[in-house]
Amino acid sequence: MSESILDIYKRLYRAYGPQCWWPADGPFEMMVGAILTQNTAWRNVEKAIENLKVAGVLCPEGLRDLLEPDLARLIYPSGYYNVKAKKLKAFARYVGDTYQDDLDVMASVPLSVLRDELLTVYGIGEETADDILLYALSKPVFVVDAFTKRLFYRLGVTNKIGKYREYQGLFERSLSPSVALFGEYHALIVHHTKHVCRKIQPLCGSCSLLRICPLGRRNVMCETPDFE
DNA sequence: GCCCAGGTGGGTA
DNA sequence: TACCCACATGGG
Repeated sequence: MSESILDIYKRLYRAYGPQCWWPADGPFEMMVGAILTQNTAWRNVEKAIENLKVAGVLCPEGLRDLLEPDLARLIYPSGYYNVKAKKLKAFARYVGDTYQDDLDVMASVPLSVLRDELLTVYGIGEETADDILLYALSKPVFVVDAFTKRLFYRLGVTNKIGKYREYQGLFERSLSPSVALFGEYHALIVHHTKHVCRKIQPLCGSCSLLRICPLGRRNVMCETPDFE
């Protein structure tokens, strides 16, 4: 019998404390950050966001008015700058066409409608859509990333690496729908993988107490916190 | 020099 | 549906 989803949350929270995500000045900056951080270290995203701020274009209209090559130059430090420039332009166009840049109106749309809508925008996949829904628009959706899948597989909560929606359903069935809880949980998982999964350990099959999660594509093993 | 980071879209079988 | 691959900088 594996630990419950809620128990694991409590353990992570006890170990690391509140994460208070998402780090951004306002919902639109948060949305931009969600696109820029795709498969990218956050420190690189921060540089790109700072460039956008200094250039005064960190708003839907600003992004729409920029030429794509100029936008690509500004977000250069975040990597994948050509595709991400396309993605940001597409997203800014969507916000303008659909909501006239009014994010309060956007936030008033029902969750499932908004999610489907976001998924039609170029560059917005399931995780980015859910990041935006949860952290910018305060919708109670659970954000799943590659680490979440691997961590909970390794913890024995799931018996195989499943699909995004399977994990999301698992978390959303196991927890009460709370924006604060979902936001903290995802942030704690990311924090754990960033700050603790650095301790590379060989997998010890004989130690039943070793709680493990793989890090990255090479399936490196490490311990999860045990701060009881 | 190698590996990885708060993914997504497009192509192929 | 399930894989593969391209996309790219910057830090450990």
